[in-house]
Amino acid sequence: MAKDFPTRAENYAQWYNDLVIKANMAENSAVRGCMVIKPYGYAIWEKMQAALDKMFKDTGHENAYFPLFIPKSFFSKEASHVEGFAKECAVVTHYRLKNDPNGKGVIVDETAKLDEELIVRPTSETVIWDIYRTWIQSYRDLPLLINQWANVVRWEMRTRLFLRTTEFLWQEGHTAHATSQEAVAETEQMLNVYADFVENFMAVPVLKGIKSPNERFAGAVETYCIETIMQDGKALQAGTSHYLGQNFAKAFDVKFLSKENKLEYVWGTSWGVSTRLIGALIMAHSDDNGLVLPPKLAPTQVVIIPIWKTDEQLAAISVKVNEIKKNLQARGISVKYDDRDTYKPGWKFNEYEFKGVPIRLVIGPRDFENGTVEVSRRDTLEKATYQLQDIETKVEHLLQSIQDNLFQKALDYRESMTTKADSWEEFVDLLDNKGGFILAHWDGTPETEQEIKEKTKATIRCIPLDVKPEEGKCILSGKPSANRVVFARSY
RNA sequence: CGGGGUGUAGUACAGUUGGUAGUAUGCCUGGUUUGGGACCAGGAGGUCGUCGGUUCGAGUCCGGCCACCCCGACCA
Repeated sequence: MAKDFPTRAENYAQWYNDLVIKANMAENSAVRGCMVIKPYGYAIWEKMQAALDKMFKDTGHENAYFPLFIPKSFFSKEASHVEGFAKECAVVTHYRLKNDPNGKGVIVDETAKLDEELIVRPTSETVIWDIYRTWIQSYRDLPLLINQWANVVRWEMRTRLFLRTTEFLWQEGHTAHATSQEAVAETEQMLNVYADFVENFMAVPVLKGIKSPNERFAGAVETYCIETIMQDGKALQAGTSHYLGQNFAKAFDVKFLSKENKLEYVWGTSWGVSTRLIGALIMAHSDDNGLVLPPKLAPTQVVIIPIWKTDEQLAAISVKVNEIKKNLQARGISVKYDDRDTYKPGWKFNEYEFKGVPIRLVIGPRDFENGTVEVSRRDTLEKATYQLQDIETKVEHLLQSIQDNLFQKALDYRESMTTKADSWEEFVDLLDNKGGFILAHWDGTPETEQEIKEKTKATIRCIPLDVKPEEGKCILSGKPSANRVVFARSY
């Protein structure tokens, strides 16, 4: 199954594509740009959902569900929002089909035209703020902290499995607050939740920052983001959190009476991460042998493979393994015991390595005699023989060690791929020959940012939250700059 | 929308000057195997993307259409 796919060095894009398909995570569907998420890929999404959902609830949010369809008129109420999304909206115009009178299948029934066309949501701000108007009257109704797990559709010109698909799954948080300060604090809190998740569960280090005006969410006052770096040196935006100010409150007339009995517009935020995270997870850690999954998100954390010659041997080994399995499960570790006799051990080793299972335990007749087990870790491909005694604790520690090692490796890589550029020549050279995050001075104007993008395809990924003041000159215009910003070519 | 490519068995591909379709892998059955992708034997599986044309005869030649993939343009 893992045979015949290119290495990262040979063809990174093809490596990624083949990995997704051959590891049974997803495949293309009949509709261009839409993917089928297969059980193994979906299991990772479920793990992500479970972790994030808990974090959202721990910070006081509740889940709800808003409709897929948005009346076209809602969409145009916030000017920059509609401008940002108009080019990629799917539109429902009719609600009925009929048999083709010429006998060629079915056709749209023109008599069933909708009075008002419906937009398939590319994001739900409009439909949600329209409802918030009716939910919010008083400061006592605030803050309103809602999240929804949903699918959205954005008609992208070019798609890639997980990274950019026409339809994708995500969560979108939408909150309303009595003050600007509170809304900003919420925006920052959720950015930190995302950073925490991506670093501690996905084992991918993030750079927290704010977007330049060009890259800002359509309708936001400020967009915060977490940026990650992939093994090919390209940046990938892993999540965004938006401070919406009163933009949507004004567009949808959402007001509340304050303690002082004054009628005021509420302050909003929205924030989201999507199935794109699965793409990031794959590209951050996987190698030329296949997937490498961090233990905290791996659908199966430990696979146990028996080796035997006789039925008696298998029976004896299975008794032992089932005991180990039970003890591991008692500690919350997901275990798969693969005692199929339809595949040979070697085949299974390759299979689970390709699928990125963090730890493999092998027990054969020799181990059974000696009270040992062979332990292999996916991240380093190292093998060792352990005594069976208290194997649960050893496995638990090893899982943590793999999780830590993956993060450290990714962090070291990011450090090595973060470079300062002080001249245009240096900047272009770094982009073409090294990639990664490039710290450079920018004069702060959208025109300069645009020109850099046109010349190099690099964009400002963010202005880091912890940016240090540093006098310098813009690498393009030479005008004065107060600090460096982060440039990269990105997904 | 531009540039490039591909449509033939579940999958990946081959198919010569036009003569009625093959290889690998996977699948099924039986047996031998099992500490890094096992072996032997037998077997099932294809309106060759689609529509039309040329021809005694088209996977192959000609034309139209469709779909998908890759690279761009586009993209919070």
